[in-house]
Amino acid sequence: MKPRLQKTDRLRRLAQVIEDDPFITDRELAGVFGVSIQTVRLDRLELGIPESRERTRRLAEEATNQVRSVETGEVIGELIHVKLGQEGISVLETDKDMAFRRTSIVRGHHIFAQANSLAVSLVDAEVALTGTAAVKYLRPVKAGERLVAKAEILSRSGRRHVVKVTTKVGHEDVFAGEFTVFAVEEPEGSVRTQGGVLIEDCP
Amino acid sequence: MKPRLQKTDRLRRLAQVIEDDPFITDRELAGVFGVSIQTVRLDRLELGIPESRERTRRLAEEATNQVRSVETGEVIGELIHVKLGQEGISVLETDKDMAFRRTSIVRGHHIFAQANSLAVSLVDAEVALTGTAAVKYLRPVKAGERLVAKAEILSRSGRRHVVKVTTKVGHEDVFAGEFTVFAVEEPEGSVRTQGGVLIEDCP
DNA sequence: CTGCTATTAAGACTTGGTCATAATGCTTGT
DNA sequence: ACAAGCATTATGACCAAGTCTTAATAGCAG
Repeated sequence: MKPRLQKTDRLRRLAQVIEDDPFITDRELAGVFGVSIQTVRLDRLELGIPESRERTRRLAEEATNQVRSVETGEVIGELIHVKLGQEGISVLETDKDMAFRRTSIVRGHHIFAQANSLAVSLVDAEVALTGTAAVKYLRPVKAGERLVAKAEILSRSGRRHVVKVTTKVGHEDVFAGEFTVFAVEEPEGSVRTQGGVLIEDCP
Repeated sequence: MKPRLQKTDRLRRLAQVIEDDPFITDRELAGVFGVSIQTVRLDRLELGIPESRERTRRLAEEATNQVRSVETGEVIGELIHVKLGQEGISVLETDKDMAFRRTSIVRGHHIFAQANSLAVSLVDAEVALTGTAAVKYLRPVKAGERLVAKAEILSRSGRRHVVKVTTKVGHEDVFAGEFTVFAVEEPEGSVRTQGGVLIEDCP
């Protein structure tokens, strides 16, 4: 039963080698293991590993589906008008890196991010954190469209601010949301991760 | 000199189409522009655009170079388990680029983005879009904490999926949200941006 | 009419495979 | 010893999506 041992071992390592270098061809693999191309193909078949072009294609697909995070800057979009504690407007130019490749429809979290960061920046406090959010996506946004978000503070009780944000493309509403944002004072260096920031929401 | 105009125009658009969908083959391109495959090849030659397999390979190459950036969090979480149409888990390592500098508290939209993109990826459809979201931030997340988001599809009626997502750091819940996500089929080439995607939410 | 460009076509070759059908071994149970 | 089995290799036909080369055709401009 020596060949059998050799085989299972080879299968294991084959999978590993392919994982390490998904671009490798059967011909190269045959060289690596000192077996024929056909053997490599049978092995792949057994392991359910697709051909190299297919592997490559999948990698590429993943790549283009990879979701780029929102900007890491302080604010998403450009604040073009802010009345602290009252209202504000921000503008975000969308591009296709923010969108699904297939459809060019901008991913929801970018729109959320703009609205959220606008809401937060309206609150007049050292630090403000989002407590809850209830949002609606009213119409898909295509890459390239210019998002104009307007926010106003609807009410305030203590630290709790209710902020309404509506986002438009031209004259059309594309997004609306209500955020509760909490002002937080920092007790200088201490951390208070716990308990400070949570509240009810709609059911 | 009419044909020349037609040609330069085609070249321009060809480059665009390929950029939009790098996976497209010459045969398909020939169909798109109503010319022969050979013409498409000559055009590519003229534009210095490589064949589709090469384009795919390059994308994949980039992807594998960006594996590092997955670790540095340029991506909204890593899908570590997905049962399409049922449930899924994603992990996001937070870092200080995602946080307010003053407090090291991760900005809400990053947490939202992870949850949102997980919810969307669960839906078994060509394209899925978020319709509404109602979310709670239960506890601030500090930069460096590892966010584990679990999602499950609670219900489905037609295209409408209700997805519940809860995100934890260790054993602690830090975020919870309910998303309604809409599956969208594409009617082959047409775009239907309008109207397809909007609904009620909680008050 | 001749020459130019754009386009299409045709043929041979390449890569990296699939799929089906053998032909060899080598070992192992009876 | 011998048939049965598995692993391996070989062979040939086929495919997709290209390459590169060499025409042939169409339409127009000087």
